[in-house]
Amino acid sequence: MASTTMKRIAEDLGVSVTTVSKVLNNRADIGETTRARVLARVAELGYQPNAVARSLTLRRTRTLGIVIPDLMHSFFVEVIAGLEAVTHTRGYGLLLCNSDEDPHKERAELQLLAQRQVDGVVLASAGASANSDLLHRLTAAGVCLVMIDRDDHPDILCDRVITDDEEVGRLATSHLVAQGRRAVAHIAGPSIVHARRRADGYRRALVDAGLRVRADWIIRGGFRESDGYRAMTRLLSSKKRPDAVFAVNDPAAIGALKAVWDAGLRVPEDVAIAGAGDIAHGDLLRVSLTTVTWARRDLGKRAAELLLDRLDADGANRHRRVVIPPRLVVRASSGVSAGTEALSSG
Amino acid sequence: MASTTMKRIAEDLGVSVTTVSKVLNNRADIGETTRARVLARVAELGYQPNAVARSLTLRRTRTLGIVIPDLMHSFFVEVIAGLEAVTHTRGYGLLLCNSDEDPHKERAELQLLAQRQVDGVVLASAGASANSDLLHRLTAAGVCLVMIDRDDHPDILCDRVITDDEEVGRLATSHLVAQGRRAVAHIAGPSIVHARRRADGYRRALVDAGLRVRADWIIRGGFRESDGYRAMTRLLSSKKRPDAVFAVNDPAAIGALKAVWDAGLRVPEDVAIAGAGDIAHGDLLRVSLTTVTWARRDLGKRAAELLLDRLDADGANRHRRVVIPPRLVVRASSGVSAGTEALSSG
DNA sequence: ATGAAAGCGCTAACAA
DNA sequence: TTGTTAGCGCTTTCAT
Repeated sequence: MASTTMKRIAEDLGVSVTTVSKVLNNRADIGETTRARVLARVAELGYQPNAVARSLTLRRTRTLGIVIPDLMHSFFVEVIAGLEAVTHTRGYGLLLCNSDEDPHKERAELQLLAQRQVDGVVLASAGASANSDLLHRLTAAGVCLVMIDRDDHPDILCDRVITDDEEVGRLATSHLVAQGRRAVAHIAGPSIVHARRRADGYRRALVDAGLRVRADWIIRGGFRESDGYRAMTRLLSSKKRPDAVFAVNDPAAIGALKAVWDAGLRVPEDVAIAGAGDIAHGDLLRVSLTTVTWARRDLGKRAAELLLDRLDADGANRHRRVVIPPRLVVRASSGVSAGTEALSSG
Repeated sequence: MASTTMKRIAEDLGVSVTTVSKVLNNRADIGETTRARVLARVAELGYQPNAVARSLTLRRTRTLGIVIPDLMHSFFVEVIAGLEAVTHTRGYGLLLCNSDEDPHKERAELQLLAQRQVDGVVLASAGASANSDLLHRLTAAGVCLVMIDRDDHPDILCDRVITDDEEVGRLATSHLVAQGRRAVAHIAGPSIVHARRRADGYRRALVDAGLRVRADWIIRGGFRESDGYRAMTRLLSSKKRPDAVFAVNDPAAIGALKAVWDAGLRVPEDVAIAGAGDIAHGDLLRVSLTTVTWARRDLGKRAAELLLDRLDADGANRHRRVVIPPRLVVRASSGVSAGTEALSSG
């Protein structure tokens, strides 16, 4: 029951706990024979150090927290996969938290992480400013923070790994325009920075193309499939029906796709659709989904590296802002002929 | 930097640390005024208890570990989502580990969890018996274990939440046979229990239908898309080409789908395909995927509940074996006409 | 109703 | 080269 401790090993061997500790931490000031004896007994008993006790002494848990808003979106899972690969090879644990796009839940999760004394937090924030106070307190308490994907909480100083969201919106929208669509609508996200930037990109693309931006073609939707479905349904019933839609992300785009089908219309013939985020298997859908992609696994890796390097260096060097460039992926949903597609995709 | 501690609060108020502790733990033997004073200061300073110190004293971390073999398979992510919902509402943290189907990595992850003194581990095991020793030591050390999805390590006593894998294989295969296919192949997984059971179900369905089981139509593939692709490619080049395939899971089935397409053939006309696990968006694929489904979120929830109930009860009651029943989901890839589909699909 | 003391398992000065 | 002592922040007897 009671697992073996350093004390047990020390007693067995008639040495002090300190000696055992030093051996296990590879300190130089230990005799070869003692070291060997300790190591032997350690192996024999299958001793595993108690990380909790270690953490208490060192005031370092070697544990990171990750808070993401949607576990069912493959985008975030890929980010997590990237993170996990780095953290685990460097001996860090990863506490997983899901805010479900709910600032209240996010707050609870952040608190849980704070109590557990994580060394760092990776956050894709759900709420605009609701939890800024907590984040301030966290960083003030010495917790390293890196924000990913969502560029909110501008007053918080921390590393950030994001993409160029305005460019995301611009790429998708101008592509739709280039396909000859003139009535391009936008299913927007909630009022948080990266969603607004995608809307900005949408607007800019229209303006650049000399098209008018119509307020009633920008519909506040959300990041989930159900949000996209609802928004598209509304768009289809508007007096002037759009012939193309840029959805704030791929789940919303898929919701839109379904809404179009349920209305008895076709994608892309009646409505062309583009999303963002390059959801898993988007290339295999009944109508493959045109989207904007950026390196998701790398995003996770970069976030982990920024965090761990800062922790290892104990360094308070300048906060970094890593921008992962987006790239258009043209597929069927935006209404390109097979020939054209081959040119621009992949 | 140094976050506020109970000591700090005690000094501020001129009481003892014990008193503060008692207030925070809602002990009855504290005067109302003292209690109020302490609580006020706690709120004022935004005191957060140090869970690491607490864990060391109580020898309980209120943290669970989850080890899964494939983070990019939506099946496991849904299981995790179910787990997370339960653990977090009950105040537990969740340490996420990804074994990548690699027993060595799994071993390292389990060790990390052991060192971190998790109260319990949820495991979807990658290796057949490689890590049984470690699991024995873990449970002997008082760590609660619940195995999910994969029913390996038969000598380990623990709760299990699985599905009826033989029935999974039987449902999928007999459905393919019912569609009139006579040359039904199987893309199998590695030699671990639940994969073997699916193969058993495949064989039984054939035998029940009076069909011969051909060894060269059972191909050792694997759980990943690439495994399915390779296996299908081999099947397509065998001297007698099968007209249907049951793949051990949906990622493998999708790999098979791609292989068929890349060979210039059609699904389901030339080869019908069925998978298992009901991958996200399988209903929206170019050819929607016939599969076998079972409650994944519930699986995660049940696992968490079994674990936490056992922990809370500190109970050594009989180990439970929860079997989540599988159900066939008929879609286009198995070659049903639209009319029939409506009847049998969920 | 309150507090002193011991201890959870470990590391880190500082002596010896 | 080794050991003694103190302490990380908390809970828990057991006195008072």
